[in-house]
Amino acid sequence: MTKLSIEDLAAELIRKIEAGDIGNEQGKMPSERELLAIYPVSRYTLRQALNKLSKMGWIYQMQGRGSYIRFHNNQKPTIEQGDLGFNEDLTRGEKNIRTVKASKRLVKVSEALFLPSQKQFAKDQHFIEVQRFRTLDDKPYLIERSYYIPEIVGEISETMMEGSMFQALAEEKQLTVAFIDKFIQSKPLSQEQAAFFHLEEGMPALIVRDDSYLRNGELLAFSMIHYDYRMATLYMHKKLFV
Amino acid sequence: MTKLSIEDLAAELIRKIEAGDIGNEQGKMPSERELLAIYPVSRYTLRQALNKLSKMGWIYQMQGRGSYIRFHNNQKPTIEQGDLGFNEDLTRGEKNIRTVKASKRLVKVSEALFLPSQKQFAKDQHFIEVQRFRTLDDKPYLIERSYYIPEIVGEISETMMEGSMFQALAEEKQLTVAFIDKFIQSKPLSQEQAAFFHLEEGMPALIVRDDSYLRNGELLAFSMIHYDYRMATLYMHKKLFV
DNA sequence: AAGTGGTCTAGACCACGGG
DNA sequence: CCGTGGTCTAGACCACTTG
Repeated sequence: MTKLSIEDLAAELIRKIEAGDIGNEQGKMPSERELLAIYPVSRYTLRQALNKLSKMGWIYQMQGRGSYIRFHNNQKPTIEQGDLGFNEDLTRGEKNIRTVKASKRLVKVSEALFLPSQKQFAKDQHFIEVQRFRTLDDKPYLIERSYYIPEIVGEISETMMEGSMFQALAEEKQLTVAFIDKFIQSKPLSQEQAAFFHLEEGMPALIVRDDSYLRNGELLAFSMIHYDYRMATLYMHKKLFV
Repeated sequence: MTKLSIEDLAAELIRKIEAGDIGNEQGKMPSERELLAIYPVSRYTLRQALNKLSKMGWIYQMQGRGSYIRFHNNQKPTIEQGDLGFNEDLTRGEKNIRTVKASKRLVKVSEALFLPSQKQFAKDQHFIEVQRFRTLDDKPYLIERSYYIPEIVGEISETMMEGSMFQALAEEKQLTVAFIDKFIQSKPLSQEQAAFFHLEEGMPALIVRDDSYLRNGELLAFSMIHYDYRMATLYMHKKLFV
């Protein structure tokens, strides 16, 4: 129990909640005063950690009563393979996602099938277009089309295209995504898209459009993912009033 | 400029950003020290307000550089009528949503078409089922099916069913939603649903499933909304690392 | 009245970015 | 090096819930 930061404390509390090592039979957490007697942090640090937990949906806090664990007896929400956590939330567990087909090419602005909602580009701007067909547990799961800004990402190797692009960009090039604008829609599948999912043309797809930005506010990439509607559920916990 | 709270300060800053009354030509906000010289608050209060702005997507902050306004010259994201803000975010403006058809009845657990992801109910539990067909700018927009817990909401009047149910419940019965679990999917429309949208059976719908909870953690209602895929886009700003 | 979480202040030191 | 935002502490008072 040395040198607890907000992150550490939040992780520690989540660990205890998951293990059932904290809270009484009714799911009531120790009070803040009690927690402060356990963990050598200031109330500010504790409350930041608790706030993080409540934003993630692990607990809820009630003025005058205390903090309560959600899902203390019964299980966590039935998050299945294929479900997508939209906050850094209750979604856990490894996903067995693989890339079965990928292509990459340099395109001009005018050749992009869509553009980010904000940025204006010079006419001679180019993008690295990456298209990937990916499976979840060996079943067709998603089709992704992404455009990366070449001046920022540099070269994209074949190995990077196998797994998580953003994880690879973070590890290999210290390019960390700081915030994302997301647009969620549903549209009919084209014939080519439907073929990958073994569906018919015109059947639904769940579509997620992302514009990903670096810490310095620069656009890193923008993408569109079509999910097989039978396999994908986006999950979100929304805390109001904070 | 009297008695500024976090909420007040955040609102004030947003107002100034929208009016273009703050930030230099490059969209750089005054530094925290400078803002503290303007507003009579502690750094904690200021930073909570700034944090709120950055979670909403108004600004981004960069250690060592400063805070920057997004969309300072160009406009805000092209949020159109029908677009749904998923945080309390950049989405603004009035939506002209009307209920064109509504029905209400008391049903048993076994009659519900779906159930919340968590809660177990007694066999004799009843729900108030509300189904509403709603338009946006007089065009078919969504079909909503909600189940309210009668022991909590009491009576639901006809007038409540016209507008926002949660707003009515908050104003008339002091029932305030504190957090929501959301599940987003896409599925083919049934024939009846499709008819309302003037679409064909099997065409896509964007579906939002909500479980709404009160401050005390009690489930207030759960619902499912089918949106006309041509009109609905969910917008979300996601800030990482906080 | 007692105990809970919610808000706010004042101050310190740290980590990062850019001259 | 300086100025920036990021983290953390200690302490005070307020608002709400419950007995």
